[in-house]
Amino acid sequence: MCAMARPRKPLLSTDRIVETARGLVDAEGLAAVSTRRLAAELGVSGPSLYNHFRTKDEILEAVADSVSSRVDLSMFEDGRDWRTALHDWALSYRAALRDHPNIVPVLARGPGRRPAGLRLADAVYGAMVAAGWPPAQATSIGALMRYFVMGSALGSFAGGFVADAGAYDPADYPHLGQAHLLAERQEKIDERAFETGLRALLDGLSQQYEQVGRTA
Amino acid sequence: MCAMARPRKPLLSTDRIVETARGLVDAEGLAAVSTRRLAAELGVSGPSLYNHFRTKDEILEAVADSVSSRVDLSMFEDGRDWRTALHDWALSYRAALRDHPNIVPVLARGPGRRPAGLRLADAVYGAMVAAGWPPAQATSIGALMRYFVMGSALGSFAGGFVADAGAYDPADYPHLGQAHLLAERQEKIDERAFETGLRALLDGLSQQYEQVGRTA
DNA sequence: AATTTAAATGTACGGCTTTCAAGTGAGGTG
DNA sequence: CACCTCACTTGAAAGCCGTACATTTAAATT
Repeated sequence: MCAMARPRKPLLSTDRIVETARGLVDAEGLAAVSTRRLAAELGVSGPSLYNHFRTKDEILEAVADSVSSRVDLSMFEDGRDWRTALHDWALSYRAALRDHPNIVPVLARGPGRRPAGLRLADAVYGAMVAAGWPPAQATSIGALMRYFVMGSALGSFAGGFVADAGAYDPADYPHLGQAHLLAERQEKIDERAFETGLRALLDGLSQQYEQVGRTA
Repeated sequence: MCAMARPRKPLLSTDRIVETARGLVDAEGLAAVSTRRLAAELGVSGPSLYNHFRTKDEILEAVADSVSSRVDLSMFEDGRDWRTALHDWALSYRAALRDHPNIVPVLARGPGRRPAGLRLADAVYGAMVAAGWPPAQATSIGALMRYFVMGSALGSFAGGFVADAGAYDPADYPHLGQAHLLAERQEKIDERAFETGLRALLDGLSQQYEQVGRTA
């Protein structure tokens, strides 16, 4: 008796599930997302989710895509030069991942069939080709930018170190005497490293671009 | 009765566990490593592992560290110039991860307290400082190289695409007409992108190095 | 009105990590 | 030698997990 049946208004919607899942991932990490826990957060019983998604992984993919979709791609539309477009895009890309770092491992599995991820790849590739890069190089640029941004978002470099002085014995690690300070200034250090790397990457690509132009 | 007792020679050792776990991760992926499965592979019963490691995660960390320890660091010892040393190191680093791609997500969580990971960070930082880079820049270089190598190893860029033609509707993704070809030539494409990015990175850093030298 | 479909549920299965007491041999101490 | 204390493995079990399934009821469709 009294088994809850179909309600007058659906309790769940794919959007509500994705939003709640994203909130849970952001607040407590990927590991905290179990179907039962997510369902509880939605005021619903575990298996109910399977009326809207075929598998838990599909939910996480949807969350990942919803993050991808927040990356700004407008800089590729007008005829801005490729270098500044790439720069601005990288900043927007990284910012999106930094806002939701816990979902990055899912994102890192590749664009797959996620529409927003594919739009991303499409936009970059198209813009580089339009700017005069040979197709193969344009592909490489899309890939290597992805490497760099994903790598920078996947795990903090500075945050990987332990905060207490004396954690790193000078006998074992002669140059890590100040490494315990990294953990404190984590964000600043990661951001500076990202900016340094991005600039180096773009400088280097500019050099290659000039060479390509000369031989063509 | 007949409960197996302490054997004449220990059936398990931390080394044997780590080696078997690494084999399992390489052959069947992270998801295939369950305590029971790993124990079975070792000819032993599940909970026995807990006599040698406090948690499953500790086992995976040990596997990750054993991979880190295979990265060549010898190029930082003699006085080779920082650029070629960095280049060779990046290749060795990437090669190590490519040999054991399935453990990369664990590695990517940061050096933490893993000794081999820390030796890595120590060597790069020390070499850059010795080459004349200011300490803050040396830190950035260690971080950004990590971003790039990890990102490139974490998930194939090309492999993220689907192999069948017609998978990407030109109406949705105007520039991905050939994208289904990426999956076939995955390795080549990823390798070329890595090389292009590495060269750009080093070219860009060389430019910055000259500027640092001039102002000093 | 009859039928199909949608949405939520309770139950259950098999797997997971980890804890625990119990059993037994190894190795050191008297 | 007897004795004790560990070291090592074990089976059982607790408490999670993802998900398949049949069931119930309301909405949607015919």
